[in-house]
Amino acid sequence: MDQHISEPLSPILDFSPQGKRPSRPITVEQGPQLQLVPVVHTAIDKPPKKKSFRPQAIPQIGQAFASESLIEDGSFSEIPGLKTDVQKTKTKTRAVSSEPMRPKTVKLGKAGTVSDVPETASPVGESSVIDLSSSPSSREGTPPPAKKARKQIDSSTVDKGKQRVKTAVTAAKGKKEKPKPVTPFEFAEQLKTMGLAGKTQRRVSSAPFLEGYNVFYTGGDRTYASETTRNRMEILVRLGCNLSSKFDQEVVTHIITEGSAGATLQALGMKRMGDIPEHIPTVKWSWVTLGMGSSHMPKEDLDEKLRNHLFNHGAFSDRLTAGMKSVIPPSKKGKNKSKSMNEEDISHISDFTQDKTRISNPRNAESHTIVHSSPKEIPAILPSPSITPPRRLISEATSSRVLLDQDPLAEFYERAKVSLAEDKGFLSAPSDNEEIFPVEEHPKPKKSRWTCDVKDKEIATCPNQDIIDKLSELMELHKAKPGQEDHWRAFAYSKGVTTPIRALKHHPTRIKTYEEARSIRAVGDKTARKIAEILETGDLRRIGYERTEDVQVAQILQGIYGVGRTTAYKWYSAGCRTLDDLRNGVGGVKLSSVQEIGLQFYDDINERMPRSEAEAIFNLIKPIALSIDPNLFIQIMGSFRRHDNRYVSLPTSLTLPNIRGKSSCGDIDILITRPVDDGKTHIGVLPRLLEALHSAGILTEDLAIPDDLYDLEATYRGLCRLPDVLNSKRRRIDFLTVPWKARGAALLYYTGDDIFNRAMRYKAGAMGYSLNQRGLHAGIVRDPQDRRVKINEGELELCIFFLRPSEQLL
DNA sequence: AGGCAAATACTG
DNA sequence: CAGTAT
DNA sequence: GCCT
Repeated sequence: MDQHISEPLSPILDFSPQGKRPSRPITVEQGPQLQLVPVVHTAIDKPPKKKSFRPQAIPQIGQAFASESLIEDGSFSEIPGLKTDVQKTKTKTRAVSSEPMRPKTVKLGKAGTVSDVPETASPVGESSVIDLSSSPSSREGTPPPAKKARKQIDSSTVDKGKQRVKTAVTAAKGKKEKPKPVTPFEFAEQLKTMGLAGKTQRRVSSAPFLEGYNVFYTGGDRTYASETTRNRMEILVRLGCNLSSKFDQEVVTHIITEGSAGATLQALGMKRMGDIPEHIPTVKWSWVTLGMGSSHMPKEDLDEKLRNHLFNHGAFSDRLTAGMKSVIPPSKKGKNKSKSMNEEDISHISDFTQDKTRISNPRNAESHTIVHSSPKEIPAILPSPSITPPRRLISEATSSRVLLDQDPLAEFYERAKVSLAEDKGFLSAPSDNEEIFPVEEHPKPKKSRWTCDVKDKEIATCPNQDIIDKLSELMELHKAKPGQEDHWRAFAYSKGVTTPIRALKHHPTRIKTYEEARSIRAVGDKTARKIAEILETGDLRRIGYERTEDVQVAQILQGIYGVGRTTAYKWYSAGCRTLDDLRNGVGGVKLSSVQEIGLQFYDDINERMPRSEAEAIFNLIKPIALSIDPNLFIQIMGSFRRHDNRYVSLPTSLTLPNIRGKSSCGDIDILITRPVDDGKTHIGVLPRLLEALHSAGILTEDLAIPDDLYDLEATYRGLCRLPDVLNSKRRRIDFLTVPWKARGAALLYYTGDDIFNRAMRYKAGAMGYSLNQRGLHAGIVRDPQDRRVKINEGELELCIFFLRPSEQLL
């Protein structure tokens, strides 16, 4: 097994941009794996792909050699001239195809249009069943001195600051005992008059970035300044701001509150939120800590950052963008990137305007999106999908040569799935209505447990669908909002290990009462009350309450590939409300090139595609890839990505026999690797493939090109479409290349649903391993001070499919 | 009160 | 480095 | 927002 094959790479693989890649010897691995014996070897991991890092990384073992076998037999040291190439390929060309891969800018009249954002819903009167505690809209029923903020304080800059503050307080009072109760007003006055005299010894760790700000702070209690409040007031003063003891809208520039809406208004001496001048932002304490955490940057930058994050720390949803209006002056609009578009673009543009429903109401559109996307549009040109897997394109070559990859692999995740299901006490179907594409080479008969059949039925017949719909809707709103609280709130609905939505999907009977709902493991008091309300009224008022204009707009904007919460809110505060606003440069917003593409193909990208279309596209790609190198292992992976949590009931009639139900895919993930037993690798295939696919009209736009195309491990993201099909839509597509040995881990990693992955990692972690797309690693040592820091990358790698079943983790 | 997935890569 | 994506 |  230690044989070294010193033959040049096949010409096929030899095409560095510069023309030739030095040939180099490569050892072959074989044998060991056939015995399924655990193989332990030194790390083969490449160093992190840090551009800055790469050059000098791994002196001896040129990562080029990630060629596993090399390292595995420990003979790399003898291999001459290792370092050479690959490094330099870094300078590779970004554009793969002869023709420009970048699209010619967007700027089209009316494509998707966010027509009208529904009027802001009016807040509910009383709090009945509705739980009004939402974050930016933080209606904490009672004004608990935000422990959240407190926590942040403690953890960031802050330990110091805190201590300091304490001394300050005592000093100010001239005694060490507990200060006697004072009102916030009194305390602020005190600070003002006495200042921080005395404690100047220690300079503040944070720069006084609040200089020039006039801040009014309230912890929510007007009558008693808690320790927290006092501390914070001290900090505010230290940060250089002018602390106002009472609210004067002529003077105050920022309101910082941890109190409820009511308490805050009281402290301000106002009646309604609307009474607060629009130019005064009302934020939570976390906004201050954000600044403290960034005190290293120049005052100007920090100022901007603080402005940009006002919404992120807004205390009340109605005032999320207060004070931001001026940030991005609605400057010169119509800054048309009149780059102009070419004909091709125009033709595509015209056709994605149709479905405007989805635009004005993304959610709704969803349902019919799926319903309509029946495969009818897919002409017969395509190699007939699914049924009889179109000719085993995967080449006999591959399958015969790679006997070992058969069972171990397939069986592995088969087992993993089942094990997980048992583990969790429920059958885990892929988290959305997708199924992992079958591994063609070895269909497994016994995968009954988690096939989509089961799930289809469950979904179609779910007796609590209306509840799920409402909860999902609410979740989507939380998801679009900024801030941690909403994040976790949304997470709790469907992403956690045990969650209401997940549980409901599997609940066999119609829920009728609060108690019944409550009895479900993942359903807590809050959710149970919501369910009860839905049962009684058929509606959930909290939804209307959360669905404020900003959230709706944010939802729409975040639908653009490349736009997340921060950007969405930034644009919102710049005055953008619709996709057209973006196109028109309202507020002077600028889109990145990726965002331009995301905008141009907004509808396409957000739409799921029928599984058959994914297969059709893959079936076009595979032969092209194999023509570049017949020994490639190319495989489509199941995917479930971003916009996939749709819990839509579908007409069963759509369940076409050979399409495996109504299953659809959010994107196409293609894994490429190559057996190394003949001494060659897939290096170099990717760029050629990309070019070929561009030429074939399959790939249309690039979203992200790997830094190093000539890497054993690279990821490409882009858009593709069925060529020669009139008006075929753009679909998201990713190509992943991985070292041969990592294919198992990669397949697992990318095909598993979220729950599955989490469980795997959980187990791996518990056992002191780390699982990522590259493999299973042992010996990860983390900095005890900061779990995020890895001190030691781990010396060993166990390649999972070299393990005997009994040694596999799951 | 604290955790909830973690790791990695690309863009600007 | 922040933001986004997977 | 749920669980421990």
